[in-house]
Amino acid sequence: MPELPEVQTVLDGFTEAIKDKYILDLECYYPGTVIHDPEQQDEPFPAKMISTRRRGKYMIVELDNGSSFIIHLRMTGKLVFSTLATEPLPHERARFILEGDELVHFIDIRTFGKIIHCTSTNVSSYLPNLGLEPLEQEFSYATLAAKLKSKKAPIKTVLLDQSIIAGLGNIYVCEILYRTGILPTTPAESLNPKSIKNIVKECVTVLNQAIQMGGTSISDFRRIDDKTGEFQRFLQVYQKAECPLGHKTKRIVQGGRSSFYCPICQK
DNA sequence: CAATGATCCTGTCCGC
DNA sequence: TGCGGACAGGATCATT
Repeated sequence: MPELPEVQTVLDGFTEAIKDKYILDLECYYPGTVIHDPEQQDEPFPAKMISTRRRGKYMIVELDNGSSFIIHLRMTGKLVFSTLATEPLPHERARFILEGDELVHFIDIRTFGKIIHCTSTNVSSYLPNLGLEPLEQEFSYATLAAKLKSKKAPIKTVLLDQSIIAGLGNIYVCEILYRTGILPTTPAESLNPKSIKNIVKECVTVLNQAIQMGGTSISDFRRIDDKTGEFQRFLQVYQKAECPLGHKTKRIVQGGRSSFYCPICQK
């Protein structure tokens, strides 16, 4: 499931694929996958990308005609580059058609992913309330502590809340909590300053490492060139029977999602 | 206002 | 062999 490092990996690949090329069309094969802003003009193509950026798990692609794409992969969305296919691929929900018979396919088994095409001035109105960007300057002990203050919910649930920190998902939250030795059930407001500082530090370390590895290929995540990421080799508790020290891990359900942790290493 | 639950989907895996 | 059910899970909306 794509989280911040996977989204960044996909966005880097997508940026490279469309750079300096005309986008000729965006076709949709599944109702609801592509959403058109009512204020968006009817004939936006051809157009070229002038910038791409990421906000949490959202990718934002700005075009030179005043419009933008907002892409969210949700759980099973993928962007796949090709130069050959013409018929829709299995689970292909949309495709970008580029000059020179090049294509970028939006493949999404569970159909939760979205591509919003809107005027660039309307981008922010399509984004939800998103919290701290963990790889930006704003992410620090002070800003995170302020967000955790008076949050009674378990730290696991709070770190998954995109309005607190934008970009973390189940895998990285489990890994960060293991590496900081914090039990996922700990009420967020009860964490001491040292623990919060550790979360900031490990969060940045783990996310940067994962980006460097091209993301985590659990289940079916792939880069745009269909290569796997490699961070799964560095996972310490997520879907593991034992932690690196050989202790048996536990699995509990919090907010409907599995938390993996080590009852000995995490307190 | 916060916390919880249902919902959207389909491929995979497990038990019988 | 095949069927039913649980599970995976990000974000949104409804309910408590």
